[in-house]
Amino acid sequence: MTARTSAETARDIPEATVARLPVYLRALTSLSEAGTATCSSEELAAAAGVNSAKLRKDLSHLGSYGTRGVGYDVEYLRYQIAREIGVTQDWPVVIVGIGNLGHALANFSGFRSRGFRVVALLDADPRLHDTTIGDLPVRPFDQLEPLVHKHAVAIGVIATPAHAAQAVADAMVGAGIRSILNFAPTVLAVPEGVDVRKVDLSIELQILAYHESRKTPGVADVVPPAARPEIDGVDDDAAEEVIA
Amino acid sequence: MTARTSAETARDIPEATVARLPVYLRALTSLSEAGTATCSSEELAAAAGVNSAKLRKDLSHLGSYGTRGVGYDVEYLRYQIAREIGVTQDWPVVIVGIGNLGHALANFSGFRSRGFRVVALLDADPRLHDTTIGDLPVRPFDQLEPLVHKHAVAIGVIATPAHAAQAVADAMVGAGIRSILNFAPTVLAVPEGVDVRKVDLSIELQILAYHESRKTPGVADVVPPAARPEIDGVDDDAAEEVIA
DNA sequence: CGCGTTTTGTTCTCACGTTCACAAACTCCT
DNA sequence: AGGAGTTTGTGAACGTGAGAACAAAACGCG
Repeated sequence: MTARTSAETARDIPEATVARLPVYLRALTSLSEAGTATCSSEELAAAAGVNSAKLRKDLSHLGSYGTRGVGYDVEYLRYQIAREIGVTQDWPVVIVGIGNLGHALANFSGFRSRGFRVVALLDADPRLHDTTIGDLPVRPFDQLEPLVHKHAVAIGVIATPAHAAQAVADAMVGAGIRSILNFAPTVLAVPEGVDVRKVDLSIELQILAYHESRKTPGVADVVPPAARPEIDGVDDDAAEEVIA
Repeated sequence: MTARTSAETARDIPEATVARLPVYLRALTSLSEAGTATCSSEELAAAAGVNSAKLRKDLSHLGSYGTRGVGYDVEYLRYQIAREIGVTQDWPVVIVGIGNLGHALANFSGFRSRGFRVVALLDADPRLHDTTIGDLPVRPFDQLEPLVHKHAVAIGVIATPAHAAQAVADAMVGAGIRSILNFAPTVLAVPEGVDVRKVDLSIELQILAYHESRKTPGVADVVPPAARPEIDGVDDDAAEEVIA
């Protein structure tokens, strides 16, 4: 896992920086499409919604791709960031759980343009196995492993209800997938070496609610007479139901 | 915005803690439904996927709700966290942009059980104005302000294509909304005092791709001959298209 | 009643991330 | 060629968060 071919870049990019690189990439693409050939850290930072010092420090972790007194070449920097992230070629992706959300994800056209390609859709519900989304058929869940091997899939997306998510994750890991994007509202247990990222609507809304309730003391500070029985439901429907 | 009625809790809960409270809330609900009356920090931490020291420190920011030698009363702690977050009563929410994703969000049943209630769906496309999702009709976008006032909405969800998101955000702010959950892949500019949280599929996938490409040097290290023209597309379809 | 056991709440230390501020490096103009 | 003006890259200061470790508090039992 060592001995890189060329241009040994500094090997430790901070996690916080990694999380911002995709934002810079998108901002650069936007600038590029607007016909901008060169930009300063100030401009790019504004487009990305961060401050310029942070931007410069982030970029400095990948190397010195700017020119003092001038700024950054948009195309060049864009390619360098794409290469660093690893999206200079498409990553094959499978989506498991074709309910409302899975359906929306399958139709999401931003995949292709941002370095990903959906190669398979899977669902346990036999009623879905006839259907097609875009030009992809929905396959039975037990075909996960052959499909993963066939397309050399490394990234899996879980869009099932919460109660099914752990089993899906286990199967993905078993099939060789080592990066999982989880939309189901549950904590996944995975072995060492497998990355899981979580996207959780309820959590985001609750964080907003927290701040909102400090902003407007009059609205939500009215504490109900007693603890309501149903605050949070560990509901199965979780991410969604099975079909639209 | 001072002078709280009772039990003045420490006023500065760290942001990192706030982001975990919803996870604890869900774990507690799960324990509660499993019939557990009491739990230790160790158990709860395991259920929430964090370590117990962090959990205890987080909870200590809200007050002393545990009993040494015993642990936490599940129901009591659940209510205290819900109250701290501000989800002891439902927050009215509007969703703008009823494409694939907006449709999925509108059908998301976890809203209700987690402290939120969708009170209106809006879209600029007249073809949608006849349709109904669940029992909610899709309204024209220009009815945002009256609907926000009518239902005292404080939280807005943007599920439009990227090119429309800023205009929607401006309208939301104009209508009095001060918390926005943005699914469109674009950076929103909002005035001071307005909170924006971003959910971005492409970014999450790209972060996974970054780590994946360091795990399997053989897969994505094959650098293409030259910078590909289409790495990232600042595409309009962005979050999705207009209808399923 | 006192002692051992359990588990919380908190303190201390270290690592990480952000921001400031400035030297180094480049361009442009005279 | 040289100096003024820009803009990057980075060192240093600061703030926030994570984890270890332990004292304080509750319980149970003899």
